[in-house]
Amino acid sequence: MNDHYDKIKNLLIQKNIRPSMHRIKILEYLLANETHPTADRIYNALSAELPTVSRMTVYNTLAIFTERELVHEISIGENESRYDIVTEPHGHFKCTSCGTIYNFDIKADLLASIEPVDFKVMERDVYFKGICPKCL
Amino acid sequence: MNDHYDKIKNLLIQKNIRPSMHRIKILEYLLANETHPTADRIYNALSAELPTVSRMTVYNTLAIFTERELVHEISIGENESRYDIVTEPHGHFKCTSCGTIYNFDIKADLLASIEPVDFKVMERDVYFKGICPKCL
DNA sequence: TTCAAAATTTATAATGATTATAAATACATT
DNA sequence: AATGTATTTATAATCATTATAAATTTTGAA
Repeated sequence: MNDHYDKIKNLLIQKNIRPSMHRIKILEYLLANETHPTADRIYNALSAELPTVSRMTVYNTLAIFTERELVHEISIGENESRYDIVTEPHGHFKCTSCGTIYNFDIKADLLASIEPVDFKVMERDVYFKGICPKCL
Repeated sequence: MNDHYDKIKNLLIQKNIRPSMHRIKILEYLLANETHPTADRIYNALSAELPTVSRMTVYNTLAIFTERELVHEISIGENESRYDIVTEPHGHFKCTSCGTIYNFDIKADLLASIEPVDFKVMERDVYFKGICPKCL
């Protein structure tokens, strides 16, 4: 039975995160909505189903997820952080017209090739801004 | 005479910014301190010489400078913006140990090569994080 | 099962960078 | 000098995030 939640639970356990109800629901939301949501957006979406959830829990949970590298925090010059399920390395493009944040591919070895020598690089963010095809 | 300030004035005039005293002093500070200062750091440094300067003026001025592309705003995942005199394209590396933000070279054509097709890219930020040679 | 310690969650208030607003001052042009 | 415009200032407001401590839930041993 419940394959769906078992998979999500296992993702948490693999990262050494205890699978509480709220953590499962937040991870489920992130897996289903690859729209780079903000903490507030997640909070609002979950409030419908989990009336007792608090904003703090969302913030706490996202902090743990980020620390354990389940998600990646995006700070593309806005005043609020956005969150992305970590998969392949990729860049982010923000359309300054409609606000949408797009993913775009970047080859991992290309990213490695620009690393400054003698520095230990642990995190790589590429943020481009401009106008998306829809708005052009 | 006063070559120094004439040069700074001209930089402002070239970008269509009227060269008020405070704007000249802020640009002078940015030219002399390529340390990616925050608005607050600039405000504090200038307060010594210009006792009447207000924080708002620093914020206003940095906003104009950014808009006219005299400086570049850096948002490398901190809660405050930093400012960089715009010169050649380059990446930024933040040492998570000592907090220093380093510049590192990126070839302009390499940056162009990773642009997603059909998007009009107007701004390119590359932010790496990790440990710098000093802290290693 | 029961109980105590640990982990998680909640409610509330605080923080702090940035922005909004409107008044005051400086500047430019006739 | 007078007038309109641009700049600067002081003050208060905003708002995402964090701090704190109490409440609740979970866990694991007895």
